[in-house]
Amino acid sequence: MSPRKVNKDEKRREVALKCSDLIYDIGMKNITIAQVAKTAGIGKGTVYEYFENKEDIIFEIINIHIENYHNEFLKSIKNVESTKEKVFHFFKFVLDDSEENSKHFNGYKEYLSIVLADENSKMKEFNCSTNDFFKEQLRVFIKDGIQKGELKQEALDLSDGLLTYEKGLALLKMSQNDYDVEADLNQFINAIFNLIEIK
Amino acid sequence: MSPRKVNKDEKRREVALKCSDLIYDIGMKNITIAQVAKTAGIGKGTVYEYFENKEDIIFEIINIHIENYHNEFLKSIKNVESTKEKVFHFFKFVLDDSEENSKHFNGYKEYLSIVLADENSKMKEFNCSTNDFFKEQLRVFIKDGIQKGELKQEALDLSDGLLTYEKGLALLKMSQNDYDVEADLNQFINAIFNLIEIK
DNA sequence: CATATATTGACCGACGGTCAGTCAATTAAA
DNA sequence: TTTAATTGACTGACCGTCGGTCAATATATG
Repeated sequence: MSPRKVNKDEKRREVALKCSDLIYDIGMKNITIAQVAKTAGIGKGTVYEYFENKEDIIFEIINIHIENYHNEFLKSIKNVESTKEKVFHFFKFVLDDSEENSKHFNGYKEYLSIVLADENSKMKEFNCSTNDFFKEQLRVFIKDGIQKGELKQEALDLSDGLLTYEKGLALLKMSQNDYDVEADLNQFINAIFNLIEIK
Repeated sequence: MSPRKVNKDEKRREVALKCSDLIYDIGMKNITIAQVAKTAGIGKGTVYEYFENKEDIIFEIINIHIENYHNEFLKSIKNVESTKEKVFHFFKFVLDDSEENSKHFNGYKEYLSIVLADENSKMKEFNCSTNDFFKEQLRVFIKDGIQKGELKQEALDLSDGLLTYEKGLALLKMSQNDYDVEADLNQFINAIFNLIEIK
């Protein structure tokens, strides 16, 4: 081993982070590898040392984001008591229009677009594991709620569907003009809880 | 005056139909305009006489499909009695794995991918109106069910959410390996109906 | 220890190939 | 003759590759 050895994973992450804003703003489709390279301060060829192709860049960005988001999420629900409130926390990603969250939501849109266009198995697998994480979280919420006597037993069967519903919200928000996420969400979740809560 | 005049809309539709199978099979990303032209039996330049760009082609295909699908849907529920069964008919598009339906589902995937990639206002508007159609249909179902004494009054508040849920199912099916649509759907819908049906 | 030589892999940008979209020329209907 | 319709050669943008450079380290030698 002679020349200095770079940590490939670390640098991959570093490059992805450096151009993430560019991607959030302009979108994958309008970005060029030349731009990415310039933004990251490296040569065009070097980009391909760390990424298989253009699409691989957004994959890294999403990976970083999800990792952070999982942690944030777990923290955010730590002190929350009611099941309903916990469920609303789960929907934060589609609901929150803060600049910070919009950036990530936009990134997710770019990512999804690519998953649908390319038949990328690695990405699909990643989706599975991410969804499994949240599916499990939701189940824990609901079970807790049932145990605490807040919710009826039948509530558990709705758990997985909530994740699916969240995906639907995300898709509608991404693919329609002025879609009112909050209205749809409030109506639906309130109606559901109205049915599963023990009064 | 007035030399030969082609019906632009008709020819646009004809060209789109001629290459729809190609697009279903290979996907928008892997198709070239040259291929499209050849398949439709016209010159490359002529394609641009009828379509603004590559993406515009899938838009036409989806338009045709949706128009047919609306009609099919209305027919299919004509003789259906129970609300639950009607609701399941609504989910046919995500559930049915017949070759015919898979083709259209695949087309919808290609279309969605492009809506997410380009910020295409015309397409977003189209989505709105399509969703409005089904949202209205669902509301009618549910209202009917309530009036017939099948369902509780609260069921109406769940109506819009069912459409959102369907979008989620579609997205999961498109973005995961071996996603079990039927399992998710059955569990969720049965649980919902368990809660809103009057016994 | 100091210096010369060898080796390695990070880094680069010129280049080839592909392809979307354009346009000047051509065809053909009225 | 006029004008709509059609066409494929052409252009320019951009992706991904490849041969080559260079700096850092290892090794050999005196």
